[in-house]
Amino acid sequence: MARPSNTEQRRGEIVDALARVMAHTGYSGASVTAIAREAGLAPGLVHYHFATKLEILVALVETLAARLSERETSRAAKARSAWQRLEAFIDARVALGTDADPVAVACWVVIGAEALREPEVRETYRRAVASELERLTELVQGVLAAEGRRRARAGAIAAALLSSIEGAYQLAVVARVTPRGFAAPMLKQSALGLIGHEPMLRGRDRGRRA
Amino acid sequence: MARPSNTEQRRGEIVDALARVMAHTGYSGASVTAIAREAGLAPGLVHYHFATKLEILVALVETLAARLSERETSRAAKARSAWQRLEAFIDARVALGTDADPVAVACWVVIGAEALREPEVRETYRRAVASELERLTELVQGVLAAEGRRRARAGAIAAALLSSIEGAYQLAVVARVTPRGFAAPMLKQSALGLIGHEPMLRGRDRGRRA
Amino acid sequence: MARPSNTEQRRGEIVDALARVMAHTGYSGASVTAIAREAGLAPGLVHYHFATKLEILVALVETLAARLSERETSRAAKARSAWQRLEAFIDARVALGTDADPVAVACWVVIGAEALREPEVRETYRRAVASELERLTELVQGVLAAEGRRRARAGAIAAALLSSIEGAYQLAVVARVTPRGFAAPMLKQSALGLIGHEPMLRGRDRGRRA
Amino acid sequence: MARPSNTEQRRGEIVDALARVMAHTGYSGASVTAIAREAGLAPGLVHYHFATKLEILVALVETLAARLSERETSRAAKARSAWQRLEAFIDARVALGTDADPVAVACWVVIGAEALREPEVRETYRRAVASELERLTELVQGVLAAEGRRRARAGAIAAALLSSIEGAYQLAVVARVTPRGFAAPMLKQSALGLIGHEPMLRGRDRGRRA
DNA sequence: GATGAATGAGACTTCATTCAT
DNA sequence: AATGAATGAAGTCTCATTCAT
Repeated sequence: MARPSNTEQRRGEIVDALARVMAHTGYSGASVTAIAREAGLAPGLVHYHFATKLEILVALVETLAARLSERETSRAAKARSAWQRLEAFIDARVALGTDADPVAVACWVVIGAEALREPEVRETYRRAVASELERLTELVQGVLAAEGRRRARAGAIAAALLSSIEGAYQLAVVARVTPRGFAAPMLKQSALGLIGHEPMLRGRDRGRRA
Repeated sequence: MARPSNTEQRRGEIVDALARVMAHTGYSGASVTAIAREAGLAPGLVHYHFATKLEILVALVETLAARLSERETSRAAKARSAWQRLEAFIDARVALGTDADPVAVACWVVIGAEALREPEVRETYRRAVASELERLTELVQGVLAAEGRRRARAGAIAAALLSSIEGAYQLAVVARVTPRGFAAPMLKQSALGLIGHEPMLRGRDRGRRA
Repeated sequence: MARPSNTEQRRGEIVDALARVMAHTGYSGASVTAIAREAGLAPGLVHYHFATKLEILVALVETLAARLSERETSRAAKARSAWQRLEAFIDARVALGTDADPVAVACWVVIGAEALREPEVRETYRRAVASELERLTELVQGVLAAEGRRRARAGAIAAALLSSIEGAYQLAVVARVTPRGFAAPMLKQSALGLIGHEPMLRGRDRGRRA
Repeated sequence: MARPSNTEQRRGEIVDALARVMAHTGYSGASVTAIAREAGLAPGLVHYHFATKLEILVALVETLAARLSERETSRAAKARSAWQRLEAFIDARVALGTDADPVAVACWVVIGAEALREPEVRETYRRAVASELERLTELVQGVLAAEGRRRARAGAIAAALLSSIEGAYQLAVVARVTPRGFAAPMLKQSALGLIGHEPMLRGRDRGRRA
């Protein structure tokens, strides 16, 4: 007798619309009217599903973070060594980024700026980054362990790696000073440097290093 | 009888006021009225010195870039080796940043986001980043040359380094997931890794390494 | 097979919900959604039972007026003199009001303001007040007759009494400048003064006067 | 060199415009656009002089209260007896009201309703009413003293009188159940009754009663 | 009868920019 | 140069009402 709820779907549509609009107008430039138009909805409906515009942004941060995590998990499943798992992480981050999804990268940059002033965004963003950092630290520890090295610096190495990833977004997408495709190989090289070993020979049958 | 022009001084005051306001309200949140209040001026006067609000932002980008450059130049003058010159660059960038001037770092993050949508900002930002990248490439080449290594990868290494610096801003200042003071040492370590050599023993660092 | 109509009950629930919401948000602040929530119904259902929100308000005016009338009737039944009947009226009005039912008093104040702008509300409100004034005039006439006084001024006295009752709501409930329980005794005193006679000695009051 | 400030004048114009609009649309019906139109100003200018619409209402409460006070003071100056001073108060209140300034009366009714929900309005309103009550209590004490009566009940009498005045607004202006000109004489009669003496003979040469 | 999504007008408010002084 | 009032467009958000289910 009652109308079935489609709130979850609508919320998703609205969040995606915000992402697309925001990617080339920024957050404050993404008016609710523009978001609604992009989503093909009436303006008032946006506020039926979200109390405020800010709430949409927070939902977007969560969505992007969840997508990153998913992507990494699925890639990691195929990895057969500690190093490959670390590579999977980088690829997931960079493929969602520079090479594959410019909208998400642009959003990530905008979110970083918005986090500066909106405590709610900052907290959500901070949680997402902290969780990634934790995961990355584990992966780095894995590699260090496999190399028989001390694991003490894993946290710092992970932080430096994550910094590089975030920064690569800026350079590649915003400033556009680096060639496409630069990010992933360079980041892997950077990881190697940080971990402090010579690059290994890799191939489908060389999951482990001597 | 004519009043002596104070335009240059006023412009500087206004640009600095924008920086301070923008650091915790973002660019769109920095109303002309708020900028004027911060600068201790009447709102109307701002538009006497700048045609539009955007023009102030562009001037800020130029100012920040110039300050970075100055700082690096003065530090580089004291450096006595290629590696020290590279370190001077990193220190200049990070000291203006994470550790020393949170306003400038916040502005840099906000500017990155604003560059996405404002061609004029993007172009100024791009020029500043490109110029830094160029300078950094020279420094990396210098180190590689001093080491007797091939200089071919200098550009990519410089890009990775600059990425790390930009990204460190995000992690340290926005997400706040890293301890204060983390940036500079980690970035130097990162540089070492990318360049792929063991550190030379130098002044104050001497004895701190095994 | 037809569902039994519950319209009358639902209408009552909705009217009561409006009263409760309106008592602390005013009429325009009482959104249909809020009314529905208070009544435990879906928003759409409100408009199944009432064509417009204004119609609910009109129904509320009628409900409150009817309740006053009922209350007075039942109290008057126990009165054994003209003066007691007049007291019954005052008690009914004030008990519904200041001392016993703050929601109803608040609504009455809000309704007074709303009557200024909504002809339909004004007319209903006017009818309710006129009917009370008529009844009160009869009661005053009764007292005057019992006292053997001229009945000519009964209308004016009734108007002054009703004014005092209405005004007491404002002072006691809105401005909160009078102590609780002030209204009834003072109003009776006021009635005495207007009617211009010394009080009869009656039941519980006996001995409380010099 | 600077533009002279006209803020005080503008604020006054805006407050008066709110009063006129509010008198027949209520507070929530008095849109900022309508207020601006009534005042002959651009909509944005209203918010240059008042931060919020509520602030205009608060200013109106203060203005009306001040006007009442002024009017009473000037009338009281001509009074030559305690009773004439009390009459001056009633006349000031009622002349500002029923007979002379329907806009102010309507506003007063609307303000009473708005005070229920807006703490800031309530507090301003409460202060105004408390101050009037205090003044009225003094006047009643004066009459009682002149009559050689006990002054203990002065506060309660004043409250009843003020109630009558407030209530008379409702009946006369909103419900329109009483004839024009009813208020003042009836209220004086009411005062007499409350104070408990027979009406005095008054005239220009009879400022004192026997 | 009942649900809850959908609509669209209109509310308050902000703000870059202009301009009289 | 400087002031600060003035403008008007645009933004976010609310809400009575409608309607498909």
